[in-house]
Amino acid sequence: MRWSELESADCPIARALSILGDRWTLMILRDCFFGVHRFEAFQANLGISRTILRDRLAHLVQAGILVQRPYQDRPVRYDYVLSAKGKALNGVMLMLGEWGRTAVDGQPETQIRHRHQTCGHVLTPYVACAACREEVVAKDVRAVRAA
Amino acid sequence: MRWSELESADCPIARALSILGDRWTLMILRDCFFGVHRFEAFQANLGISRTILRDRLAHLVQAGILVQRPYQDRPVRYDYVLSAKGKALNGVMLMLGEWGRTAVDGQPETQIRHRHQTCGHVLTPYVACAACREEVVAKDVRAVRAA
DNA sequence: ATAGTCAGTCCATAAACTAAACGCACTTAA
DNA sequence: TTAAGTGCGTTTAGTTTATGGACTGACTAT
Repeated sequence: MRWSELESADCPIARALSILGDRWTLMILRDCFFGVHRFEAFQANLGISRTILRDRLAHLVQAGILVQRPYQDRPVRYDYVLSAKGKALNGVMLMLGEWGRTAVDGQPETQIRHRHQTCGHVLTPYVACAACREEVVAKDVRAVRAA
Repeated sequence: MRWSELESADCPIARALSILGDRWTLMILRDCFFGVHRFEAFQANLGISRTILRDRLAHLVQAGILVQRPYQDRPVRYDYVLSAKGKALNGVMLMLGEWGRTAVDGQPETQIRHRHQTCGHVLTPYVACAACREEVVAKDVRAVRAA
């Protein structure tokens, strides 16, 4: 199957992955959430090849996840910032980080975490249901076709 | 930079992506959450090449995310089921699906969603803070190094 | 015997990725 | 007025990874 065929799938996970599901895109977006905006900074941070970086940034701009913003004239230079659609990935990032922190071995002492500004605590994120506000665990959900 | 160097990063998102961050791994895991367990079923469902499927399944087993379970003798055949570490990805999957549903264009009518069994509603998942139980939005979190 | 099932391998081709050098439009320091 | 520096790319050539289809091997059902 061609990867590009996924974008028209009726599964929202498949459609999300048709944009995000390659080796570097989510790493680039992670950097965006950490405040990295410029081409050289992405390249130095990630060690990604410049060709691929160009390609991935272009895709993210085209998908409306990043927006190019001029930050100087003479010569005009653009950096890349998260759009609303990009910021909506915050929950995915938090849960991905939480899984990496708790499920993947590493050096726990040196790990990066988040602080929840509104309550002051180090953040331990979980997924909740908008209807009942309870935590959602795997065994309590069943796939259905939306009406 | 080689992709494999990421697994030792001090960022939990990077470590998570060193396992999950390629074109097919998360699609395979999505199928596992939907109850697909067998080699032929993954292959037929995803249209992935058999070589890659073998490789990805072996990686997921080695990472402790999937477990091989014999389901028949003569000849012995194994299928692949989520371990606790695999089930812990539920939150990532839900948020990925929610983003795909709301942010990526598609045919909304035919989309797959989830029902939250404990309250009976169609699930709209969000990320909450374990300390204050409030919804977590991008502007309220700051990265810190864990003590 | 013949066909079918299922997990997995083999192989040739095609696509994706990498690293390092180069281009271009400017700015700043000598 | 050269000379070096900055920043976002492009080009090129070589390596790595993915693909699709045929094939194997152990069995079962007819």
